[in-house]
Amino acid sequence: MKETIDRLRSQGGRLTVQRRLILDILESFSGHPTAEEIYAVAKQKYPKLHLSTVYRTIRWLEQEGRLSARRFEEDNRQERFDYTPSEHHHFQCSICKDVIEFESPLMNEVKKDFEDQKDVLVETASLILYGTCKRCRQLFQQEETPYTGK
Amino acid sequence: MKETIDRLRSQGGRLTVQRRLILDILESFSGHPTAEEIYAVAKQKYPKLHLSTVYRTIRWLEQEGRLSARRFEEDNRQERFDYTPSEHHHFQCSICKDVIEFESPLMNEVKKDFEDQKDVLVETASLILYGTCKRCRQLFQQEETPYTGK
DNA sequence: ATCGATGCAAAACATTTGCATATTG
DNA sequence: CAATATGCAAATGTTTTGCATCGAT
Repeated sequence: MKETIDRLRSQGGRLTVQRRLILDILESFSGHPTAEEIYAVAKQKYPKLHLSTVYRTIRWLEQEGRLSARRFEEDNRQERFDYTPSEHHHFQCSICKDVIEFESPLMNEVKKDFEDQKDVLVETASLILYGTCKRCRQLFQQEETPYTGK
Repeated sequence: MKETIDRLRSQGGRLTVQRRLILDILESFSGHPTAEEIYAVAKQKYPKLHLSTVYRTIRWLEQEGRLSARRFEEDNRQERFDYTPSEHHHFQCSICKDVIEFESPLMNEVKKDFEDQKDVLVETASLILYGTCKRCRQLFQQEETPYTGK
């Protein structure tokens, strides 16, 4: 956090109350909030905050490489923001819409494989797996076997 | 194509002039057009076509599983549509924005790996690699070595 | 004091929807 | 003929922008 602030400041950015607040929220938020979600939380602590400031802060962080935008299947109208620094991937359950983050060493093989095949340079990878999570699968199986009372 | 039409028709859909035209365009389009791009081409052959019809046709095909929507880094405001039937992945060059489609048997390993690890069921995977394509890398390297005249 | 950031309102943009009319099967 | 798709216009929802003012360095 301190590190992020220092780095951003050295880039010429100014550390306003609003930005500090939004950074705090991103830091503590588990999952991938939308701009509106960040705004809703931030507004409680700083009521005169405007949604456009949230967007501007997000775009600033994005440019600095501190955050990335994603769209999941669900409600793909709104962007969701991912503040996690290291490369990772996502799984989204098509039923409950929950997202699981994961790392995959195998993905490096996939990248290398493609690089060799097409003579390109791969810098980043964005992978989203879709399927059914453990809980939803179990619930679904129960429904599939209707209760007969016998 | 015929197959697609038959299947769509058996699902209760009606084969209008507009739909046939849009299907034709999707069939012949290389790459991943936006709704506006499809509309622009289609309108030439059928001037009274409306953009909303393009969207409705797209959503219909999407529901029938004949097409899927994607967003690439570049201009992620607009959806792009992918009419290719089999599962495949994408690479986008961050410089020229060109997209290469590819298949990767290794991705099955990635999926299986994750399934076992988290006890979930993976149905589909959406992978986009970002990097620099061969041509752009070569152009870039030339610029990096400035011409001195000596 | 200067330059960048904010709040506000309005614009921009992609996509969707209600409804009367036209077309398909 | 009945049901479904279309064109049009208007609405929706998200993100961006211009501008006057404010605040950080």
